[in-house]
Amino acid sequence: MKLHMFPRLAVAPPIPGRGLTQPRLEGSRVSDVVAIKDQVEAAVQAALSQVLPAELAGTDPVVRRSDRADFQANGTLAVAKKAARSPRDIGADVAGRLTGLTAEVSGPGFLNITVPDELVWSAVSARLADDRLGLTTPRSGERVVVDYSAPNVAKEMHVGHLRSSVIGDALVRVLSHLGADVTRQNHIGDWGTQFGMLIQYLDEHPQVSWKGRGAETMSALDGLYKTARAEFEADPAFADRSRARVVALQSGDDATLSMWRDLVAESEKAFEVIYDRLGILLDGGDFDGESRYNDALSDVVDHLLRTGIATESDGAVVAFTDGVTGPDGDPVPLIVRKKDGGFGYAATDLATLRLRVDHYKADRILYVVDVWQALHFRMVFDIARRAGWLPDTVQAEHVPFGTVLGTDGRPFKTRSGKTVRLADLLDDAEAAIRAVLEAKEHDFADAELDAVVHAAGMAAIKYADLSNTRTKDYVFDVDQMVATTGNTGVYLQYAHARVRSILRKASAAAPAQLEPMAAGSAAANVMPVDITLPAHPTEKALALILDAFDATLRDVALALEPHRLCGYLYDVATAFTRFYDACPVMKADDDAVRANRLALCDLTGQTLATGLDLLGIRAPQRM
RNA sequence: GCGCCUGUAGCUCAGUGGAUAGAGCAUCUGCCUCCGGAGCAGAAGGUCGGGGGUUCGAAUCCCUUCAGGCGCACCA
Repeated sequence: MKLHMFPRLAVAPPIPGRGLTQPRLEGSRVSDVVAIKDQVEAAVQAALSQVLPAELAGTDPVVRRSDRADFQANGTLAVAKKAARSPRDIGADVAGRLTGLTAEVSGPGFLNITVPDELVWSAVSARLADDRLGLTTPRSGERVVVDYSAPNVAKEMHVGHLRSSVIGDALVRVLSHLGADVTRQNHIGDWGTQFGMLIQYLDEHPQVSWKGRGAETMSALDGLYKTARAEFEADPAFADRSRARVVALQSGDDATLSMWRDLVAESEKAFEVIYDRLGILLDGGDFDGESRYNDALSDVVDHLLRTGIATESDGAVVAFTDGVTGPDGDPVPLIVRKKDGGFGYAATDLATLRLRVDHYKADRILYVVDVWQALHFRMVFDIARRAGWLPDTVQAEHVPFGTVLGTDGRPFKTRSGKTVRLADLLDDAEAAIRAVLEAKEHDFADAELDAVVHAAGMAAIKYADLSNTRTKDYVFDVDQMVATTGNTGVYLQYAHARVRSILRKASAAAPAQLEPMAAGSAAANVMPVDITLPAHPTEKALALILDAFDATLRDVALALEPHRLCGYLYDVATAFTRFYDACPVMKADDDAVRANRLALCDLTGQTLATGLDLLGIRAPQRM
């Protein structure tokens, strides 16, 4: 069996900054593996530059995947007019100068390009030999702060926290994997006048129990909060005592602070239980509550007043952004300090922005928050820029997402119109997937089944959330999300498990050579790939899709859209089933053919597992 | 009123300048001596909300219009 070094197309290196979605940042590590598409792009660009007059050198070759060939280059059409030549003529000229690729002019001047099988197998081999599957780190050197999840102390997490948590986490994972230095921040609501009410109520009703009740703690607190609120509204005397309690809290009264700390600590414990269950990276170290910024708020207001960015209006301190007006045509204010002297959340957001720039040295700050708050962030960013807290070198982005709807098309509520608890949602998904799995044949022991149910239930929920365009609303439909067919998390987990099953079988059949692979180790370069073998169309199709993993992740990081990764993984899975249907693997009658196919299986499995992991979804070995 | 988001097959959705607009579900037809059929191949199904414009080329960019959702002073 022949083993080769990985051949590459012999072309000039790509011109920096051309043909890349995003300019490479300083210090970025360039992987040894160059994607086939990038090689093709570089080759066509080089040929195009030879053919065109000097001033048109560097023309984008516009290389895309094609139905009619492996790739097509459309750049000839775009440049034809400038070059005063026919696109077909240019195409023919370019095709003649391409070496190592088959190219022919088609239609009005498209260049249909076919890559040699040898190049395809080399790419599979090279990615398999790399512990990062050939993924680059285009985000290295970039410091990113991601603000997401943000539940409220003394309240249960509910459906409204799902999307921020799940999307934010996926973005954190992808950006980190691409080399960014990511700081997670969970800006929990742990401060404000509502705690005066709750603490006062607890103080007056020492007999009520809420602490240390595990999962019940939060629901008890949530109930007490509502009771306290009702009393606040019904009883003026209690309202007065509550207001006094706010003052006590803000002035650091020991007894009050101690109760507040209990509330925060118990709440954080409960949040972490949910994060663990959902597989969210956030933990105790990521809490960055509003209380942390309390001392900075008067500073923020003073500075804005001093610089004239903010003014007093109707007793409140407000700032305006050009062009933002309300229904009456009047400018809409951003309220940094309320009439009663309390601070609005605008003040807190400005303070956090300042810290994230000054202390965390962020290059990019992301707010994964529902789309309703778009106007708020627009104004906060505008005012922070004018105040000098947010320099032009730092990018602050609101990453908005749509609403989770019920099957009635309205924001998701329980039948009685109440907010849906996040924990209940997770229970529902697990129950639904359990029913599905139990209906199938399986040989799982109870504990294993529970583990699979958990993994698949969370996958169902998270994938359903991530696979839709972020900014759109989507309907929360449990039956659809646990479907085993179509573009669902469960289907991808299954596809992965199936690949692992094949590889297990292979390692049993050929113990010595393939041993390391069985453990799922990345040391899969023990698997020999014979690059001289012809590639079946479905093998090639699969390999070319696997080759696009890196480009897909770059897109996700750029657009901050995890659904692109979902779509990509689904493409991988469907390309795999086509391949597997057409090409016998274990039953291949030739050892070399089998080895190549196993390599494809291995790369598919690792790509799916890595991709799912970047979405925050587990990939069980068996389903 | 202003702003933002959305409008693509019966349903749920991909597709941010390239050739006949793609999946899944549902419907219909083939392929089962099948390495996990949770599959594969095929058929049918679309005025890409409407109308202008830019371009060699538009679901995609610009303008306009219609429909739906959301936001617009002391909640976050």
